[in-house]
Amino acid sequence: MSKKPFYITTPIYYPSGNPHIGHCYTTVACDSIARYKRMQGYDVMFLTGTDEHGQKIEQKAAEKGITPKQYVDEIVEIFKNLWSYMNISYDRYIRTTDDYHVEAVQKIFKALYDKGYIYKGEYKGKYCTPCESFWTESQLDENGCCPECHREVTEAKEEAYFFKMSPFADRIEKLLLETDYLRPKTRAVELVNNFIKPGLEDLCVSRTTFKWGVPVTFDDKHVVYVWIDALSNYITALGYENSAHDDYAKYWPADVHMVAKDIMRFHAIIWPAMLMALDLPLPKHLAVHGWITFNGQKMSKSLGNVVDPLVLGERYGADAIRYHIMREMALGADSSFSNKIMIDRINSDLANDLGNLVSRTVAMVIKYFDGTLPAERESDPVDDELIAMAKALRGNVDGFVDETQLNNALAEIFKVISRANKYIDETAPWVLAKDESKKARLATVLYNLLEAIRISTTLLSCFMPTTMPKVWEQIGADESLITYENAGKFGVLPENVTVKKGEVLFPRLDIEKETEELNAILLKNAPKPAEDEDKVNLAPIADTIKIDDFGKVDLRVAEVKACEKVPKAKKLLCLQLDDGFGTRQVVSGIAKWYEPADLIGKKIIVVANLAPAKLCGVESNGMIVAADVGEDARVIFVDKDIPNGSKLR
RNA sequence: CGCGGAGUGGAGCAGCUCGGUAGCUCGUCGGGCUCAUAACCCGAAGGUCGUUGGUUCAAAUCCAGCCUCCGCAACCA
Repeated sequence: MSKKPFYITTPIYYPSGNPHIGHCYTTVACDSIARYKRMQGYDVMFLTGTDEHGQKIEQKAAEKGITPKQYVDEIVEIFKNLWSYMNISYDRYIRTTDDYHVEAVQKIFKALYDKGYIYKGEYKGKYCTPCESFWTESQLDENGCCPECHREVTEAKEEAYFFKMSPFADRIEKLLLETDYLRPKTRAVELVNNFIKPGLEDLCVSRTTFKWGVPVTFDDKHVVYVWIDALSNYITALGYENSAHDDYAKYWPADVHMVAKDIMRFHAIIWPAMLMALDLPLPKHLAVHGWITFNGQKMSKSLGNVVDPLVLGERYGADAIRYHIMREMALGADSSFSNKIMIDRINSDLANDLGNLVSRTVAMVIKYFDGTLPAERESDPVDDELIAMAKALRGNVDGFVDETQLNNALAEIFKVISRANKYIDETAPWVLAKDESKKARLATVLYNLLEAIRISTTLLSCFMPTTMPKVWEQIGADESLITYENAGKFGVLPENVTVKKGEVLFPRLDIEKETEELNAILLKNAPKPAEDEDKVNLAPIADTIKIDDFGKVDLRVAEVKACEKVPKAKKLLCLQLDDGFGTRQVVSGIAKWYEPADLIGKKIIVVANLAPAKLCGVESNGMIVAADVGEDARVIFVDKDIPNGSKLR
């Protein structure tokens, strides 16, 4: 009988920077599921890869003075090294720059075009030449000007290809609301309300503004823009529309696409629409997880709190990191990461509960029986609960793995480990050991412990593949006994099993010392990106202008008479200014840095002849002059003795 | 009144669909044990379950209003 197929994917990552612990989570979670399914006897295809096209890559490469391909080649190596370090058992690694993928994307694009789902169109919006940006009608400001620089925009000349989404709106809504495609389902309503109910807009799927992408075969000015290129990796990697692979029929549709919540929308709406347009079956599940936050804050390079998985892995071992992130993260919700939480977790679960359980059990077999159990047995009702729990464990874990709830799967396993520790107390082997007549009973107790360990660690090995074999060596479990089938049975180890003392599996960590050292590492790494960013953030000097151009801008000194927050807007302050002519209302996006009271009575500079605009429904006549300081903005204040209305020159 | 999520002992969470003694992990305190990685086991303290009102014999759970926090959307003119 042929094995049942199981296809699981991570997203293809965008290599515009090094991988961080978020990438790590997705990949480790998929790896654990893939290993579990393999153990269960499925024919597993586990796919990961990198999404290597796009303007950003083109730019990054140009900055470094190398070709985009050279640039991505370097970063792909870093990704692959990390996966190798984290023991990721992917079966296939797809790069969107691979020839077969490019070829298939071109065919897919053409097929959608031939079916009439892709059509050539133009941006309905306008082009702002100075900003080199296109805008749709809805993005323009109140005067129909560029939302960024507020200069006049010209009619769109840029042509582009669009993908028609609307024909699939109903089917997608049903998919989200009425099936268990989306996990967790809590976000389905939000997606439907935000994107489907207002009407699915057609999607721009080609660009002419950069070159680093898959060329459109029948129109060589265009390259395929991200969606069709990236999303289709899930099928091209199987050989869809290409001859590099030949597994499409076997593995599609995918069992699980695992993604982080920031790309949920694309996988929940666009990807199904594409598949519908191609008349292909839809994947069975989309598992969406949250972000790993650092001390409650989103990780970001500028905060210097990006956690480098390699640094952690080198200190604590890949398995400890794998365990921690999977145990901590619940599907759908964010999970906060901190060194303390991680070290606590490693200590209490891995060192104290699991590691120590193995250690004390093995030590007792050696101490009381010279390492080899005698065959005589004597059971007792106190054994029943442990045995029952161990027997039931596999079924429970199966359920959680199938629901993509790895944190709960791990919790189940550790319930048994915990129960085993308690069992030692209940049976007090050291008391039995003092009584010659209780040898059979003592052997039974120790055997039950070894069995509980065997079952737990067999299942755990999918999550922590490096360390568990060390346990098996210690408890005398031959690798041939480590099977999924045996994980459902109690009494698999030979009666006269021989154990072997081994190294400490998970050394206990000194929390104070570790926290200190980790912070030191963090500090050492932090200033570097910060410096870089300061440089990057210094905007280049704009194009030269004529004196007349400057003359067009009328800058005036004005006094802030009143100021209040704009309700419903996070960033906006509404100011009443005296500009010498009378009162002028200006809205400014500086609420993040200034309280109304900070500004009242101060004199500032206002761009007086800027066309009026409405922001969050409030009219604004002009703009306050302020300086960009990194991410922040500082208002420019003026001497009190300059009269209101004075013109700057 | 843009859309959605969340507010539960010191921390992090479960419970809410289908009302009925408030649970888990960590931390704290006390005790036990000595096989073990100063680990393990037991016990205790600690919560008016965001707030107000309603339905009910009974509300963390259902309903309504309000407050706060977090995402997304809209705006740093």
